[in-house]
Order: sequence, then structure tokens, then C-alpha cells
Amino acid sequence: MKRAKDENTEERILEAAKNIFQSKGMNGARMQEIADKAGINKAMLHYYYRNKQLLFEAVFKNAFSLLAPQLNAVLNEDSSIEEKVKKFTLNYITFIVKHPYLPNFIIQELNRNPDFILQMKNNEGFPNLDIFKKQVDKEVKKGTIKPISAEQLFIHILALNIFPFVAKPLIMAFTNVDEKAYKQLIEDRKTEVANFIINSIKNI
Amino acid sequence: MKRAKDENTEERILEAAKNIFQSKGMNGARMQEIADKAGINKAMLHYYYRNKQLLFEAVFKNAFSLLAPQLNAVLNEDSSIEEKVKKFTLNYITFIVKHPYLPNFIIQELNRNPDFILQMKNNEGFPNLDIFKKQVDKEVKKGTIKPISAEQLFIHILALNIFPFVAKPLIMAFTNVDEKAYKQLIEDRKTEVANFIINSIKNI
DNA sequence: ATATAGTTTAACCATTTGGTTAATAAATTT
DNA sequence: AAATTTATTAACCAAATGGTTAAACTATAT
Repeated sequence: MKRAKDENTEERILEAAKNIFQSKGMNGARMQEIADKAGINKAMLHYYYRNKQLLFEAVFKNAFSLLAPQLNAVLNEDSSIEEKVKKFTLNYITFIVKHPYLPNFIIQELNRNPDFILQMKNNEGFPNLDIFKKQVDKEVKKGTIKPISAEQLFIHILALNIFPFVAKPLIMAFTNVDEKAYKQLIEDRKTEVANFIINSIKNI
Repeated sequence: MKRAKDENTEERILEAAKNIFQSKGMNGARMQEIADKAGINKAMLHYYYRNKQLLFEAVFKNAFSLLAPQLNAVLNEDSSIEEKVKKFTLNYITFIVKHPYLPNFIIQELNRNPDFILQMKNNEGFPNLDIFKKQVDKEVKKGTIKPISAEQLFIHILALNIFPFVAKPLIMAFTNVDEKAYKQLIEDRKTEVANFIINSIKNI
């Protein structure tokens, strides 16, 4: 058996596919374009990944497995809701700034094929709200935070953190800012969002 | 000149195109499928709209012109920030429940082609934040609401209202709810979101 | 009623696109 | 070093797809 050269090729294909799929989506991506970007023959794509769908799925799972731990890490950590919100917001925005296509890619493709997430759900490490739910209920009962459903709070957190990336062109147009000012807006949100949330739920 | 029959056809094409484009996107949509859904020959699409791109743009502009007034109406209305937040949240969620594909369609296609929004910007009635900005600054100065940038507040509002629709499959998976429970979550957000925002910014 | 302009269709066309194949080159095993 | 397995390529293929065309049909005007 030989490795080295082939692993390299397989890796380069995946990298190129990631690039093309994440910016153009499954339907917009062209196998030829992926091959070109990887600097190899189109037949190689099929040699390593059989067909477009499987290549796409490899990219998608890869992307998803990058996002999920970010959620889990904070959700199940041993700290107060307030700390979690702060940490998550900072971590997540920092992370996505480095992978700006990720959220949009995942959301777009999940909407195209909702069954897809069922496969992800079976994966070890798929985000689970159980611990977070118990914690929210406990803190509400204790009076640390105002009454709120854990699900709704979770959606609030996701929305405030992810939406600005997904809707970047819309936001830039509405708020009338250029690329630089947009980046600053995002930068500010690393603390802004956490404060906004905590402000709303914290009992004084 | 004759009308009636042709207006009808043109209208039916647009309606069919809306359907297909909004659920499959520009790249996923097929001209044949649109023709089939409209119950006419494929050549008619070109007769009335010249080509796929122009048909798509007709649909897109149509969709966008549905969303924009929703924003404007509330933004420039003569009422307090608190009232605006309440009204907007209720109106917007109610509206999107009736057009669930809209936000995702617009966001997806704007990401595919960000220049597209420049054309929209020239349109009369493109959402403008000036009045809202002045109002936020005034209320902050007056002390009705806590210090916050109008832009950030606006992004918060959009995010909390729109994201749950855009990320529906993701949210359903994470919170582990079925279609019915998801609908209930959304229903609850008609007041939940407004309260959450006001809670955070209102000075007591 | 006849000419004219607008509407609709079936058949066709060129290009794109995902995918295959057969032959070649490069490693690896024996 | 010969045989065998693995990697890679160029050429090819069939289906799909956006778009066109020429002819037929329908309504309106003269």
C-alpha cells in the first residue's frame, strides 16, 4: 500500500471542494471547477469520492463537525448562564470571522435538504440542550435570571450571533456601511451581544 | 391591443417562477419546471421574460418589495422605540409565517450575488435608518432606553425576528422539536422577542 | 372577410455537465 | 526485475438544460 501522494490528492480535492461548495452551494458548484482548483483531472474527483453528492456530503459533514463542538463546548461547560453567554458570544464570533462562509453554507444546504440533519443527529457530539435546559430552569427558580424558556433563550443566542454573518449583504445595505465598518460592527458584537442578552435576563 | 389572456399568462408565469425560485434558488430552479407549474410551454417563459436571469430578477424584486415596506412602515412610524419593537415583532413574524420562504430566498440570493442589492437601494422605499437612528439617540439621551447604537439595536431586532425562519431545520434539530412544536415556538416569539429586547434596553 | 399583430406550441439546437472508460504511469509486492 | 496494484489522464458519452425558430392559432383592426 502507498500513501503520501494519494492522501495529499484526496486532501487537496476536499479542500478545493470545500472552497467551491461553500461559496456556490451544491447547485452552483461545478465538478470541473473543483478539479481545476485542486489542480487535477476531473476523473480523480470520482476516483476518490465516487460522485458529486458524496463529495458534497464529505464537505458538509466536515463543516458541520467544525461548528457543533463550538456549541457543545460552551453549552455543557460548568459555569453560570451569564458566563456561558459571554464566552459563547466571544468564541463564536471570533470563530466565524475566520470561517465566514460556514453558517450560510450550512443553513442554505439544510434548507435545500432538511433530511440531511437527521444523519448529523446520529453523530456523537451532536449539540444537546439537556444540560443547558436544566441549568436555565435552575437559575430561573433560584432567581439569578428572569423567567425564560431555555429553548427561546438558545434561539436568541444563536440568532444574535449567527444572523449578522448570514445576512451580511442585507445588513450592509440597510445600515449603509462599507466592508470596514461592517467588520467593526461585528467586532463590537463580541461583547455587545452578550451584554444585550445578559441585560435582558439578569435579575438585579 | 388585447389583454386579459396574456396578462393572465404573464401572471401565472411569475407565480410559478416565484414558487420554484423561492424554494430551489436560482441555481436549483429549472425553466422546464417553472413552465410545467405554470401549465404552459417553455418558450412562453422566454417570450414574456426573455431569459432565466430576467425572470429571476422579476421574482426577486417582487419578493424584496414585499419585505421592504414591512421594515419601513415601523421604522419611520411616529411612536416610541418600545412600541416600535413590539409592533414590528408582531407584524413581521405574522407576515413571515405567511411567506416562510421569503427571508431565506432573499438572503441566499443576496449572498450569491451581493451586487444585487445595489439595484434595490436605488428603489424608492428602500429601508432607511435615518429617522430610527435619530430616535434612538434621542431616547438614549432622554434616558428612556439604555445607551445603545441604533445600528446594533436594528441588527438585534432583525436577527431575533428573522433568524428562526432562516435556520428552521437547524433549530428544529437542536431543540429537538417537531413541526407542531416549532410552530408554537414561533408563535410564542411574537411577544417573547419584543419583551426580550425591551427588557434589555429599557431604563427603569 | 381579410389583413395584421399578438400568443402559443412542437421541434430543434448548442452547450454544459456529471460521469465513464480505456490506456498510461507510478508505486508496491513478490 | 517481473507482476500487480494503485493513481492519473485524455477522450469520450449521455442526459440535462437554457434558449431558439418556424409554424399554427387567436384575437383585433381595417
